[in-house]
Amino acid sequence: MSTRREQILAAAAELFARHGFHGVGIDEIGAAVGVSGPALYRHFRSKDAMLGEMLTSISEVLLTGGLDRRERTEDPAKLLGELIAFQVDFALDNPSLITVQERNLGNLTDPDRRRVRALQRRYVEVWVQAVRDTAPDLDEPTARAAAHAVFGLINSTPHSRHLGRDGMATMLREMAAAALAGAGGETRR
Amino acid sequence: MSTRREQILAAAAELFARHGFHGVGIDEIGAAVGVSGPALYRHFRSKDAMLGEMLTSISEVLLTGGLDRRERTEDPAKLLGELIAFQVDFALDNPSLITVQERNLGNLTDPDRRRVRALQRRYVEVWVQAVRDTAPDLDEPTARAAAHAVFGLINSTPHSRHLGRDGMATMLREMAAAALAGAGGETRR
DNA sequence: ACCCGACGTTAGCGTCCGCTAACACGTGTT
DNA sequence: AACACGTGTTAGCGGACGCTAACGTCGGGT
Repeated sequence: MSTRREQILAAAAELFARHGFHGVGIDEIGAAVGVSGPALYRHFRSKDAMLGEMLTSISEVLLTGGLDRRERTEDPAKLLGELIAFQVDFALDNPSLITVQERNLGNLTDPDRRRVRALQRRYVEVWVQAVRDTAPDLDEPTARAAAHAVFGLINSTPHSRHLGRDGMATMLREMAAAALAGAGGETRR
Repeated sequence: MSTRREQILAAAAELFARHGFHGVGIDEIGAAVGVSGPALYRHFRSKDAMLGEMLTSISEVLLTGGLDRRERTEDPAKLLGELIAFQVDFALDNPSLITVQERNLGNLTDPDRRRVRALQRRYVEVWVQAVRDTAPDLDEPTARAAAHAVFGLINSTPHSRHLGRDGMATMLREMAAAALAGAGGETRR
């Protein structure tokens, strides 16, 4: 629909990523898209609603991306590789969204946070299943912890831009794959 | 020295980690240590100063920990393993400090941020050198990017507590080592 | 006995911030 | 011509926040 909403969300995401949710004022977000201040309330009900819509849509994109790939790929090893590539591409192409999702989940309203958490959990489950299909010796909690660790690895991207986009992508894919392969070890609590 | 300062810093760290720097008020920090509000100004010059001291001391602890280990260990592979174990232990034992350092660097005053950044860069250089000593085929930017990625992996700990503390530690060590070994590119799943 | 420094309290200041109110303007439909 | 509607503006309210001021209490050194 309106380009304006997306434009506002993109600007807000960048500002939230840089200064934190509470560190950004309505006026700054408006200024970033060329209008000033309260004009934003023609498009969003509140500042909270901006963050809510932002994080919800990210989580939905990730989840449907994961579900799509699981549906299309039946070879477990190939699926895991595609999940990795998907997450790497998303992180490299949407650094501020990734940053906001990692840092500002706690600033959501309770209902929004519940929604986002639910979506995230389903996305993680896609990963957990894929991991365990390629490494059946891992129990479920270990697989889940390993998945979270790999998210941390991939999502660290916004904070280190030293390589080019493609060099970064291949390196992250290889490191993620190796890390997951190495999670097997003799891990036991 | 005064237990009080450290007590305040610990409480503030937990609150900053949960709600973000601007999401926490002076009164809340005071309440968390049993005094209320402006009493904190007997111990710190400002709220900014609390964050500044917090992040500076973390960075110093990490840097000296890294330098110590480099001094004591001459075998490159062993050194890298010890750096990994050191970072893993620190992240597992100080989850809120790690979270604050990752999320709230941008909320520091300019001079504080410069100080912290300088310390962090020196710590990263310890890692880069250790990585390149065990994998000489990596150029420096790649080694640096790989180090940052491994920090992301290890520091993701606070957000996933599924395994016990020791199970988590061994798994993270193995994943980190595997990820670094896989950063070269010759390791395919 | 006295004072002083450490540490705490409450009251209140100035400012910022999210949001609403009231109004203006351009466009498309009737 | 009249109107509704989408989108923007400025003014301003109410509350929160960081911080200071002024004052109280208490324990240790002289």
